[in-house]
Amino acid sequence: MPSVEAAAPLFAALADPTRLALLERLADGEPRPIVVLAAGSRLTRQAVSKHLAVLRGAGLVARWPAGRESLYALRPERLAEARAWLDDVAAQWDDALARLKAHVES
Amino acid sequence: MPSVEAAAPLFAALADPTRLALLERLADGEPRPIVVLAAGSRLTRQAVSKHLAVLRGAGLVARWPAGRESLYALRPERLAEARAWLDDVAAQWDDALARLKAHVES
DNA sequence: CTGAAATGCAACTTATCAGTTGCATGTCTT
DNA sequence: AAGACATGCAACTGATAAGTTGCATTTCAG
Repeated sequence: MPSVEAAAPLFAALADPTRLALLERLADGEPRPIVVLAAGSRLTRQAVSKHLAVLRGAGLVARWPAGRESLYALRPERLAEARAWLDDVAAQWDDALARLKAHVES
Repeated sequence: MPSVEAAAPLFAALADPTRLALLERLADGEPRPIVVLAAGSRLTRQAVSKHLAVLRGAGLVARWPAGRESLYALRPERLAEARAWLDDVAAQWDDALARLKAHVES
C-alpha cells in the first residue's frame, strides 16, 4: 500500500491539465523533444519545459539528453503507484460494502 | 476515456496529504462528523472543514446534514474516474509496448 | 567559423492555496 | 430558557505555483 506521503506529490504532479496532456502525448512510448511537445500546447516553450521538470521531479517522465535537444519519455512505473493508491482505497470500500451486506443478511 | 479537463481537478483534490488521509479514514464507509475527523489530524477544525469542502467540490465526498453536525462520507464513483484516466494511459503504454515487441520480432 | 536552433537558468509578476483567527448561526441538553 | 456544542462564513497572512521575459550555453548546419 503506497503511503499518503508518497502518493500526494504524485497526484500533485497530475493535477494540471497541461501536464496530463503531455503524459497522454507521451503514452505511445515515443520520446519527444521539448519543441515538439510545446508545439501542441498554446503555452510558451519555457512553460512546457517547467511542466516537464515537474513531471520529472515526480518521476513520471525521464529525460534523455540527445545532442542539443532533450528527449522526454513516459515512465509508467510511477503511474502505477498512483493507481495502487486508488485501488487500495477502492478495495477498502468494497470490503466495507461486503461487510455491510453480510451484516444486513444475518 | 475521461478527458483531461475532467481528470485534472480530481487529481488536484487528491494532491494534499491531509485530504488523502481523510479519504483513507472514510474508506470504511462510515460517515463521520467534522469533529471526529479533525481529532485525527493535527490541524484546526476549520482547516479540516475547508479540506472537506474541497473534496466535496471534487465530488469525492458527500455531506449529510444531521442535526447540528455534518456527516461526511466517501463517494467512490469519482475515485473510479481518476482510476479510469490512469488505466487509459497505462493501456496506451501497454499497446505501445506490444507494437514495439511485434515490430522487433518481425 | 559563423549563425541559427534547442535548451537551461534566473528574476519577476500574478494568482491560488493552506492555515489561522474571529464571529455568527443553528441545535442539543438540562 | 440558558449554556454548551458543531458547524459555517469571512477576512487575513504566508507560502507556493504558473506563466512570462531575458539572457547564457551548447550543438548542429552551411
